[in-house]
Amino acid sequence: MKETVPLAEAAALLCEPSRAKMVQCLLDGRFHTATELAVYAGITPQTASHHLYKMTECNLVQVKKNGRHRYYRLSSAEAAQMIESLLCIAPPEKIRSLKQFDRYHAIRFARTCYDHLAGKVGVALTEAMRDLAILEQRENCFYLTEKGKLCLQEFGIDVTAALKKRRSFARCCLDWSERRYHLAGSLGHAILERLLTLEWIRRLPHTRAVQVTEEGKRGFSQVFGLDVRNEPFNPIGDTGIRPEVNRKGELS
Amino acid sequence: MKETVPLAEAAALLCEPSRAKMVQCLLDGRFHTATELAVYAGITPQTASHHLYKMTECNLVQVKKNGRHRYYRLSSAEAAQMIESLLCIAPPEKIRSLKQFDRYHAIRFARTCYDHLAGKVGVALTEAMRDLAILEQRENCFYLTEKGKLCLQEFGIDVTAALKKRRSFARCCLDWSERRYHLAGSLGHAILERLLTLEWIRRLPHTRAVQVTEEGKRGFSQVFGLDVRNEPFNPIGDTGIRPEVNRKGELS
DNA sequence: TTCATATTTCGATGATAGTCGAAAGATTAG
DNA sequence: CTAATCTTTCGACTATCATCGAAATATGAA
Repeated sequence: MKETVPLAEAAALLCEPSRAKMVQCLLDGRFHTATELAVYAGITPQTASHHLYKMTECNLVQVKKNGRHRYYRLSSAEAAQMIESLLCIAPPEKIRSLKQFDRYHAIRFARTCYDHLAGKVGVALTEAMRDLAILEQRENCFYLTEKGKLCLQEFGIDVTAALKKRRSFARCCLDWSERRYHLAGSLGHAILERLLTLEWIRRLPHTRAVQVTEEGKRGFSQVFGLDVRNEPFNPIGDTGIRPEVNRKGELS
Repeated sequence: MKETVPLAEAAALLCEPSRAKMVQCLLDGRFHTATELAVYAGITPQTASHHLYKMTECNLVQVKKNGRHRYYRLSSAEAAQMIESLLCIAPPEKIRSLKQFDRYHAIRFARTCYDHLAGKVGVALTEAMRDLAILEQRENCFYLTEKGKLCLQEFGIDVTAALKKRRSFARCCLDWSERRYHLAGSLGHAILERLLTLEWIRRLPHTRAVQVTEEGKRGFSQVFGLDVRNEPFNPIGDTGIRPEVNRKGELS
């Protein structure tokens, strides 16, 4: 019988490019069909089926049968967190086409992270709420202030419902693209839902990137004092283009 | 040119059993030589060298030359955190020998997690400090109370030095074996160092598991009201033995 | 029922990558 | 200097596993 190394088995679920792509699609926290994931990863349905079987068996994803479709999603917030932490270590993506360039910036500008808002906009909104004394950041968590509670209730968020959820309320989540914290937990989720309802942001098909609507830009500015602009061509900003370097990585 | 998926590349570093073993050895946060890691993983030095090259290139580990030795260690606390989060998802280890049984329990009883204490003892100590109002736990972090500051200073810990470090002070770290939080960050590190100095715990060779000395048992009891006993044969406790199950893992 | 769609199972293939032996490079001890 | 030790480089072998075609299964539509 062969020796098994649990850590390696867990990592093996994500070390394969096709599986990694599918999982990144699943990072939006929603259900996706097997075929949808196959197309996203650029593989045939039978291959995708094979991968999804492995991932459900290891309890990384869950499946729900509904008619002739099978809907897959990540099985837990811990799984999503684990993947995000891997993304923090992962090397930056190499840009080889204009399409990839656009995607690179779109996903960094605004995206969903499991069930809350992330990217430039996610971090900016979090920091704006902190500056407005809606949130307090201490160590690695956020706290909703009394003032903040009133503000967010006025904004249309059911804070007490979010507090009752059996999960973290205002967790800190390290944003892999911004390398700073954004708000997660049930409060983060509630805010994302509210932003979608208000149509300040809109989900885009086939991607976790989300679009900030014109109304959203106005709203973010008026309510949170946020100037939300997507400027991928800002010559000062990070274009995502990296010189090829070989690093030996030796210390001292 | 081939397309790369950064997430997959990061996961690939850990998906190989030999590499996973080496990395788990490195989880103690200290330096290890290439040969040491090769022996630990049960492979030849040239294979280990090959793996270590890959891991340094991806910035998961760092290397420091010193004479004819090369000392390797994890490159960052984030890397350690990422690995720990993978361990939370990883399937439980299968026990096949008495030696493995002992190791299974030793590592769960008390171990170092990067640079702080983890396992049953790590979690128990953290919770004892919380119960003694040395720490306050709110959301996903800990706070040192005024009383706690005095207590720990009396215990011989330089709290102000720990506060000055450019890293989290009292982070929550999810313990993969206990599935509960233990104290991490610079304070967690300072406490581990103090426990080692006092010889309440002792490092063991070739493992991250640590031993609680007789003096340590008395000390934990007197200072923290902790009854530290290692009882791997407790019939009520988790023996680590799992029935073979096949799970289809389908919902509803 | 019959057809269409979604998904899985099976089997074969091919590429990737972990492995080790041999040998060279680097550094210290004597 | 020479010998010994630690580590890396090179080359070849081999096992693993992702992949897809073909076909089966399951469900819904007509």
